[in-house]
Amino acid sequence: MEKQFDETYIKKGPWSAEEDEVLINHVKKHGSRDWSSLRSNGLLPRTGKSCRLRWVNKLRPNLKGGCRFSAEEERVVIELQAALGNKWAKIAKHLPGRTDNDVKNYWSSRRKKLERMLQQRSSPPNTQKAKGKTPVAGQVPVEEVPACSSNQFVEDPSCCKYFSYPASFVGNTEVFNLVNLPDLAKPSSENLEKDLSAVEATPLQMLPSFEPSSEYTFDQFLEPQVNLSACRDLAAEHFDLSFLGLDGYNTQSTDANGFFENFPTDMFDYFQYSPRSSEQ
DNA sequence: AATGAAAACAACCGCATGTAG
DNA sequence: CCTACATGCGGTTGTTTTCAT
Repeated sequence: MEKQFDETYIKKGPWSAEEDEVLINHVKKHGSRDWSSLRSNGLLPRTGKSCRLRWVNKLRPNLKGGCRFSAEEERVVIELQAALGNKWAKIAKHLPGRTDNDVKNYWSSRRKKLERMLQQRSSPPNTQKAKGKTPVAGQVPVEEVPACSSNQFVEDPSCCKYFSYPASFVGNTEVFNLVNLPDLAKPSSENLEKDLSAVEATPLQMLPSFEPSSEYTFDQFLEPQVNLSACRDLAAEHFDLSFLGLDGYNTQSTDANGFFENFPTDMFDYFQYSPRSSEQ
């Protein structure tokens, strides 16, 4: 067989239609294996890895190319990621027509979106709107954070009414926001927008006792000042979380990302920035 | 219509694992 | 067993497309 290219040459970058055709023909003849022979036989100037990737991600039959993840697919990814972690290949096996790369890309986009939303919520509105000045995770200047009240958080027995989330995973900002659950109590479909627009997010400094780490539990975030199950029960009592599409929120041990990523992306669509009291 | 930001997509790299010789 | 090679996986980066202003 005559070589069609310099055997030291390795082509990278986008695949041409001709290359795809050669690859498809190879699979028809030999099956989806022996990827390296495409190069050693002089058929393609690509590495075996590159050939395999092209076949698996783009050329093999029954792929759902070019269509967005359905709500059901998103649900499956979210659930399986929570259960399995970043095992994209295993997750993809439960999604016909999707590849591990598809799942990985979807999750990456979702994660970036969440991070950006969190960052925006911990930044004042004028910063958010500054063109060309996208807030960078972990760079919330300390002086922009109003004096807070970690003591109040500790001492106020009503603190268990707060639904909190850690901002630390976007870069140890040492700031996290609290949303007062009673403000969101039982939003009806008619007044949902009105109720949620009244929510005030109060930036607070991290509890002195809190030590950021890659692994912690929601309990650790609140304990020992707050009984988590009481918090959850109270939340359920005052706040209908079903509109978030959740059966409940994860209170189990999780890593910093895992905690947040159990929430659907669109949950933040229901929240909007409210001016801090000092800005009103 | 132009522009910048965000989202989606494609492909590479390094590393781990499996396997044949 | 050891080694070399093939394969598969997950992380990352670069490019293209879509969306919003």
